[in-house]
Amino acid sequence: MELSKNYIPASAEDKWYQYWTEQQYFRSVPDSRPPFTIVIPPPNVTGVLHMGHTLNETVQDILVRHARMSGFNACWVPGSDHASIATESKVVNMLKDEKGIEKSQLTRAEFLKYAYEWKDKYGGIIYHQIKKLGCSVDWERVNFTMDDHYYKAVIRVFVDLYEKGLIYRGARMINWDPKAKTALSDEEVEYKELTGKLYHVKYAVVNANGDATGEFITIATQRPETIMGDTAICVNPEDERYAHLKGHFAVVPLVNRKVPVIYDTYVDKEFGTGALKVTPAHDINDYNLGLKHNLPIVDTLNDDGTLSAAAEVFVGEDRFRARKKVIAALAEQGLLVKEEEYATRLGYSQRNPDTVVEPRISTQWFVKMADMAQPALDAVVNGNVKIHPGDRFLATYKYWMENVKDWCISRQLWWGQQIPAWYDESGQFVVAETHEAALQAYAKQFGREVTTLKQDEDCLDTWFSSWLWPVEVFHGISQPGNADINYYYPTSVLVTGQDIIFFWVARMIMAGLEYKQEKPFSDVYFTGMVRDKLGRKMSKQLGNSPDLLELIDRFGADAVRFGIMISSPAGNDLLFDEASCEQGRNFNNKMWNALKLVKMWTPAENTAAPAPTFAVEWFEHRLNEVHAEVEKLFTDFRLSEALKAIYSLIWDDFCSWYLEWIKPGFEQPIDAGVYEKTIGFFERLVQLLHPFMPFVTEELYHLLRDRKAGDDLVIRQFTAPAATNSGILAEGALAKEVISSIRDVRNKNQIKPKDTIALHIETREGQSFQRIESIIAKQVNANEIGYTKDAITGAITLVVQKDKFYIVTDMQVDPAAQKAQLEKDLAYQKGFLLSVEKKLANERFMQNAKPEVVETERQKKADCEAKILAIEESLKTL
RNA sequence: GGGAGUUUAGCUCAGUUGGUUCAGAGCAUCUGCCUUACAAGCAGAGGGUCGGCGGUUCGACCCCGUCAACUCCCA
Repeated sequence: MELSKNYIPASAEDKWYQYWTEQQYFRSVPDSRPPFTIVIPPPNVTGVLHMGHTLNETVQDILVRHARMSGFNACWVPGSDHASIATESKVVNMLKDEKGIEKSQLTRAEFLKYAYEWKDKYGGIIYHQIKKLGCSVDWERVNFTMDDHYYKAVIRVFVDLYEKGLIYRGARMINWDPKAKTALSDEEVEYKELTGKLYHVKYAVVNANGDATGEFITIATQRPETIMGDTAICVNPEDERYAHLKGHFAVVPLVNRKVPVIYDTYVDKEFGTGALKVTPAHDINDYNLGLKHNLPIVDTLNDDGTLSAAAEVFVGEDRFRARKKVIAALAEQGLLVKEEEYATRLGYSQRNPDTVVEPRISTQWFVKMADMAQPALDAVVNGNVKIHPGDRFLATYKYWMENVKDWCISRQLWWGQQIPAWYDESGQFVVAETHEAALQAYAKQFGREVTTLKQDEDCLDTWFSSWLWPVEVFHGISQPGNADINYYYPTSVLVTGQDIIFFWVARMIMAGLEYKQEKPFSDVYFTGMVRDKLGRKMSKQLGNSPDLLELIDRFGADAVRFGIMISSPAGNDLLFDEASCEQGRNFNNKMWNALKLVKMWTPAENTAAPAPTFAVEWFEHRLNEVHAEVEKLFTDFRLSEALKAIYSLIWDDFCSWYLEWIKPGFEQPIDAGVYEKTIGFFERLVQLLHPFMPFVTEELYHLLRDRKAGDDLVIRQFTAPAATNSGILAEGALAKEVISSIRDVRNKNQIKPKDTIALHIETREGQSFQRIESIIAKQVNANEIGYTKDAITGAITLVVQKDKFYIVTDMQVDPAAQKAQLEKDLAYQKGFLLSVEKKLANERFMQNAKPEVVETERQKKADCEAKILAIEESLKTL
């Protein structure tokens, strides 16, 4: 068969993915093997996979494929997330832009129909990308967080937690997204630093009778548009400037409301003017002050961020336009004292990044977190759930868990599970899974029967569904105790970004412990953030995130996987550079060409040349050594190091050294035994690499030999690597060192690659080069190799370890250059010897150092002395 | 303001029990090669007082303190 010049990924990749799925290799059903389970962090159906996903999915695929090849029943569950607020806002925009429809014109059912169409389209794109990347997911287990069973599970959990008293409804200060017109949880607010303005505004002071004292009190505020909601002025009780105002009142400008001057140590005397306007409806701290001092709440904003009737002025104006008008009005009335620049930070909605979040009092549903947080904290602290890398994130996790606040789970949206609370006309409600059940519960609770109750209009936070993911993808809540959940739960590893440690990871642990009384996963592997090569976060706005499918088209999926893994230690950010995909592509090509080389050989029983048995023996040990190393790295989740080790094993040890050592002469046959061994090595190499680069390895595996049906790399089981012999490995290392040193000397002396040399070895240990001498001769283009007991004049001399090598050539040699080189080497060795001797002469070192350390120092000394002697002898002969 | 992390070759990063045969890899650079697998390649080379300062130790890239720069999380 004619093999193409270079490896062509496109055809191989689609072919093998289709074959693997046809063969059901990714399908998992419970059996007698131990399970290895991963649930995919479900991507949002809002868009396409970005490089962060690519990294995550690749890591998961590596772990899953490795497990599948190591005796486990590997199960990787794919799926996607409905992403309530993000998707809803995209669908709303799409309807407006493409169809000219406002959400308000649609019924809930009509809107959901459009949303499901959106989900089908984008969910499809995501799944296509997952396939292209080679992910070995079980396609018969696709889950979506709005699937029927999943929906029911979420509702069931809501009802259950409500009945346990862990969910409650109440008016609280929450974060409001005025664009999406919904409440947000604290975690969905992102703070940005910016320069704002601090406005100093003076309020007239009046006494208890309402008579003006002629005095003014000046407050500093960033938000003058909220002054219409002021219900007090607060100062520090120890602030002498304001001590005399006890019992007095201030008049809120523009609305002329008389509000008390109150005293609280909360106020910082140093900040601004030391006087704080208190607006309980629009600031969390003011809200708390209001509770403490029994202040009324005047909510001056509508849900869309415009001023409400309660504001009295500028009603209906957007909050930011209103701010400008308020400032102008204050200035006109002479109440604006000054403006100053002020470094501040503002909360933005995570899903509407251009929208400033408004603190707002609102009636919402909350989950009580404290009780559930404790066991989830313990699970991580006591190591039941292990976080990788190390415990870098442990402190963050602990802090959040120990200071956890109640979770606002209701959203004023339609795209999500509708809250199963049912209200009568007066607003009394019951919580139940269905309308039917609600009617019964209502009768029981309120002692009267009704025929209809109205369901809560709101839906649940997306994370309130995804926290059930590891349980409900196996129907663990909708059908408790089924065979799948019993077999696959708890899952093995969760691979995700560190940015959702609170949103998701912590809450999954809570839900798992609550509903399965067991952790949802044993290990959590945090990947870092993918940045561009300038270190910027990849984002759509910057347009610096490459298109995954386009990357795969250009380099092949294996190369993309290689590129993203090669410099991606767990938890560290990675600067993605396409150059590393190029490196991956080149690696594919290297292996492809190694295959071509091997395939062009003709094995024969009796070849003219003796079989290169040392090369075979050495490589076998080297392969076992690296294989063991890789297995160790896998258990430590150090995947990028494992990939590096395999890369170097294949490129350097196998291609650059081994294949060159065994390569027969031009058009010569190769020893059949060596050939067989080599094919076997190649198979083990592609097997080792397969989890990282599945397509090219499967392709090579099938080109190496004709395979029986079912003999596929994807399911080939690893055998434990045999023990290694350090003597053979050292011998191989010596051969490499001698070869490199001689090549260097050849280079420096401008001996052309084609020019042959004669090589004479002077060694005290006659045996050490016997097994490798022919390899050395071949690799340095020596047509003659021999041993000598005396220096050879006119030759180029070099010293490797303790032995001397003489290179005889027709070339004119430059003794001065040689001398310089030897002297440089000698100086280094002498310096080294000195430091070793100093150490050995140090009594305290001899006393304190471990015996084996002392022994290696002695060995160093002996080796170094021998080398110095050899160099000195060489110098003499020059 | 609180907490965490990072700082090693021009660039991106390894370096897990402190022992100069570990200061390393890839890319980039330089030199020589179109050597019948591979120029997306081969063979070599150069390049770092391991952020600054101080300490512990017989010995520090590694442990401690401090300062600086950058990043992230939380308020």
